[in-house]
Amino acid sequence: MASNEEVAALLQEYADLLSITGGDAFKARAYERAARAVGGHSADVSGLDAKALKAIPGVGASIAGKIGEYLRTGRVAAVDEARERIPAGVRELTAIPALGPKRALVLYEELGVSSVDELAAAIGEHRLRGLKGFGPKSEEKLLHGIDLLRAATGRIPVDTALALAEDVVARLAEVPGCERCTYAGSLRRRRGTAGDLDVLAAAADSGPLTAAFTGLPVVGEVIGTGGTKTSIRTADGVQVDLRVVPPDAWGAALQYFTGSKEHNIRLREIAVRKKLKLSEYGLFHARSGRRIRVATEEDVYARLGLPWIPPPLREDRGEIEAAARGELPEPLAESDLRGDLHTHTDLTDGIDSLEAMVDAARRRGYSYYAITDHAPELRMQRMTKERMLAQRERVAELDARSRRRSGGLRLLHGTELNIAPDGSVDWPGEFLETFDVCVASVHSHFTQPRDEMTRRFLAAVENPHVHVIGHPTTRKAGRRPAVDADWDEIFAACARTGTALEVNAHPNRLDLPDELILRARGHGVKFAVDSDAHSVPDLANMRYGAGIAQRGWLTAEDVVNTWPLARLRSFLRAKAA
DNA sequence: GCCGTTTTCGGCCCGACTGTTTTCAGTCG
Repeated sequence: MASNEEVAALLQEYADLLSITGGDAFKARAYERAARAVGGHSADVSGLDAKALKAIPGVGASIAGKIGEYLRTGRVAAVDEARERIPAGVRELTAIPALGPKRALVLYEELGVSSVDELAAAIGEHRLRGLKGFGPKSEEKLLHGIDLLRAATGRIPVDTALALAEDVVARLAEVPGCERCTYAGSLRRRRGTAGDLDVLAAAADSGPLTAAFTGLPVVGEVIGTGGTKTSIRTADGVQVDLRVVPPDAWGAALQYFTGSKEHNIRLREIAVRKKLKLSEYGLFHARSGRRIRVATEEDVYARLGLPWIPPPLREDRGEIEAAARGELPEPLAESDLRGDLHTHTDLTDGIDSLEAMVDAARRRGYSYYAITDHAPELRMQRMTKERMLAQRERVAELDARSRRRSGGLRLLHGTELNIAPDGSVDWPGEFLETFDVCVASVHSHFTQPRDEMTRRFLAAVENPHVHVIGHPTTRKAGRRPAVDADWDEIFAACARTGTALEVNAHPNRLDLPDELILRARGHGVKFAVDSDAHSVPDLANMRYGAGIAQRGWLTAEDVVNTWPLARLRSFLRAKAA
């Protein structure tokens, strides 16, 4: 897995370097496409021969050769040569908003600028004056861009993005003349983070909407405004783009602005082959320019010979081919989730009591709900066997009371075990087998070497009492990277032993990430989408977990906590048998 | 560099906005 990501990063770097040095732009694009395909490929490229490499879409003889060279030697001569021509700092310059590869090269060749800091200094010394392509406005914009880059905390988490988007949409929807309004972009595709937000509105006259948008209380600055597109930045630094389209362009526009860019490129290629032209303004006959009526997204896809594709799948990861074959998965819906298998109470590090959490679970309409407080190895939680057994008694009482109501919520008593560096867990098997469900997770020693980390996970997966591996990569947004392990080996073991992998729904975790879900799914693994709630409001995080699961092509059948309780219980019992 | 029910050569998605280049290139999405 690491090799797929490494190779993808290397191909992307080469694509960037090619676009800076100029020459054939299509060549750079070919490397970009190959980078994406390798990054999302379901098999580990380090195990593939040249023929199998060339079977990856966008990988031909030349790129397959470079991948082989990298896997054999750890280097690629062509990339090394490009790195010698273009220092890494020049590539970093293109991260500055409004500065692309062409002008980054001018700065490097004419002024010797090869880092963001050097650019800031050069602007301060007015050395850009008279440089071709750089006028007085450029200095100002670049300085502003450098400030943003330095202040940038990267992408914003999905919960923040969704709250902002829903607020903006609600306010714009009330503007007179606004016929439709929604958010599109990566947020509609349910990515775990958002770079900027895309809001789409339909109106005959964009004026009132544009005025309302630039006057929103959240606006920090107006970046640009025109007849169809207006961009603002909030006081918190989040860019929001509003597009206003005529009502009869809604279907094509919503499709276009939902993306992804890669998905849309593929759709336009299909349109071109059908002698059509697709843009955000509609679908047209290429020759006559005559408009084809496409009122909805469904109409757009149908006219291209495809069924409607759910937004979380629109990443050019094979969804267009699957749609053409009529083999699109029916994505998991949040409402398919009948219960939660990983939650905490104030007995350990949760905020709310058992009773409050159970009440909230009932209000969510769940059929079953597992309480899985931490086990003793997380020392700060002060857990003991006695405390756990006392909780179990209370859970049994609540369950008995609930059971007397028809269709009442059923409770499971579980625990979240700690996977020690050697792969062992907190309690002996005799005690573990008395739990309904055991989640096991890594909470420390994140930097073990890859082979040790892999053995650690495998030991936990092979444990007959471990049902779910919690937040498998342990990544935390902006704080901690994923641990390094041989995921394919772990996923194969999960499939073999009937161990579920968690899709942890907390917005800062979203773990497994969608790329690894896709990969695990290929091994035939089952999943549990869990909130890992430490408070009542946390239970609602399930929507983000469902979104990531959709992006991983999971169906309800793949996710054990969509199953009826009896089927779930037999899955849990089968592990130890 | 990749790719093929029009093609093994000649294409490769499309449009808006900005600033500066007096007619368009660069950047972005």
